[in-house]
Amino acid sequence: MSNHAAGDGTVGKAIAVLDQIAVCERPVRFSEILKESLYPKATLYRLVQTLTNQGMLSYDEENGTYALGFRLVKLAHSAWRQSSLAPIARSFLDLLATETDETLHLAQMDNGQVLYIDKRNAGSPVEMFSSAGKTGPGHCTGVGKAILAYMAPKDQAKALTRQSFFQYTKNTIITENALKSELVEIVKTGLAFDHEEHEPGIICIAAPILNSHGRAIGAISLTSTTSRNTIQSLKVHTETLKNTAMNIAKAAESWQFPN
Amino acid sequence: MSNHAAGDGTVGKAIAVLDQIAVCERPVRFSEILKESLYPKATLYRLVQTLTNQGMLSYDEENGTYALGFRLVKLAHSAWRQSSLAPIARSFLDLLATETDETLHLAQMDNGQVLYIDKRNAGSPVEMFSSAGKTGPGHCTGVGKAILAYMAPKDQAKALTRQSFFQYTKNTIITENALKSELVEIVKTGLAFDHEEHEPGIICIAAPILNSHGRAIGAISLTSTTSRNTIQSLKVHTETLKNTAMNIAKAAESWQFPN
DNA sequence: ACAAAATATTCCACATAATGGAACTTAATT
DNA sequence: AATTAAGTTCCATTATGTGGAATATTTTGT
Repeated sequence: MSNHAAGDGTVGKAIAVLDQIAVCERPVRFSEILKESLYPKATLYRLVQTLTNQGMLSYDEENGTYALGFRLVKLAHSAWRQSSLAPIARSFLDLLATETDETLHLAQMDNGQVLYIDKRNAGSPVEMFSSAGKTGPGHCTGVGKAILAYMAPKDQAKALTRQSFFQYTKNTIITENALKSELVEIVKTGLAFDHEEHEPGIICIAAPILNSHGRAIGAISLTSTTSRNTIQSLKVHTETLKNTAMNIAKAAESWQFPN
Repeated sequence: MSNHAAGDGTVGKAIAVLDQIAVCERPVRFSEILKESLYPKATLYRLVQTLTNQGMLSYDEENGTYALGFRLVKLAHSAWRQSSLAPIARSFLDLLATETDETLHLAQMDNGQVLYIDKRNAGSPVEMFSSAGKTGPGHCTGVGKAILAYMAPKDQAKALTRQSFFQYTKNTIITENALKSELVEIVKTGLAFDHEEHEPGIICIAAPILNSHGRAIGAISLTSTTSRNTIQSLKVHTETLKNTAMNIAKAAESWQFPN
């Protein structure tokens, strides 16, 4: 898990509480939070109160339970709009979706973790936040590898140390060296693959979105299942995918300095 | 704007900083934040540092600017999963989308504000930003009125005080009394409308999602444009819409106590 | 219906951690 | 090189958060 210096003050503690509640599958009682918490009862109580006040947590009077609050969703919407590639990429993804009629993902990298930012579904349309905000591993996803491949050496090194190298499937790359040499291959072709490395039956091709220094600021992927496609057959879309990535990159470049 | 008691400590201040940055259209320098801020330089500086440490803000070294961070997006994803109707409603919305082929919204109410939680686009992926996390007014949207109509009297009263009654279009209801009597009508039919009250050319029908006490826990709407439909023609979907709302309600009911 | 247990909330003496004015350092500008 | 602005650090002061323990409330068992 990511190491947020737990040492910064009350604010850090409050956010840690949010984190703790985030991993719960469902609304939790105060006592349940307390059980897992580092903080003494009174302290935790006050933190939870404050967060609830602020709408970062919501309190269900009926059941006496806490859950993450809607204020987070609103803030995240702003985050998504102002610091992700999503708003820039949107129209390009729409186009790519109609051109290919396949499932698409837009992702960025956050501390070595893949963060999915937007998505287009194949047949049926978008299911937005269901994937925006979702995270995934870097070492065994198409988008993850595409971004890792185009990181500055020192950033890449740091990101690699963050990989779990957990073996999700029998195809998962589980050593840093193996991954590194695959990253080199990716740079040669400008295309990354996922050969059922994260989930059995799921394959994808991915292209990095590069800034003017040739570093990845994100990636897009085109996903399918082994029942419908092979990596080989997905390659039909290579050029379309790469072009979309380039167009997004171009749009992102000018977005930085609009005035 | 919503009134989050600005008096709760460092955590409150930190969140206020997030809010301030959220309303900015683009990444901002420290000095820009300072200019608008209530807090003295050193204090603000420390808050920003802490938030950046925690990933709630992201710092762009290149430009020396801050923006809302991805940690928010991740947390919001959890919030969305654990305390919104979206995960429950998802499959029902998918079904409704294929049945009607119209634009759908799922919304909940937060402090009198409509909070859009999920969305399905009609065939042509047009218009507006992806909407999870987006907020809207209660007094002039279909979902807003549907939820208001089915609130407990005291909650409704409180929510009504939060309405701006801003006149978005010539059809917008701009007095509390007029709205109240419309809400009574809505309860009679179980259906709310938006006759171009929020945006010219945009109409919708909406149905509340009710809990076992008959109170709204959310609403769904079916939106179209005046160029393609009239309220009358949208009414074809009344039963389908209401049924979907009921099914979501039923699923939500059992979700509360799964074990 | 009542006691016992579990859970939630408040209190308060104490110490830590946040405060903010001012000094200092580092870019940008001319 | 001199001037201004932006960003960062210092440190004595004090407001804020702390957490053990007491109290209140709700839940559970009999």
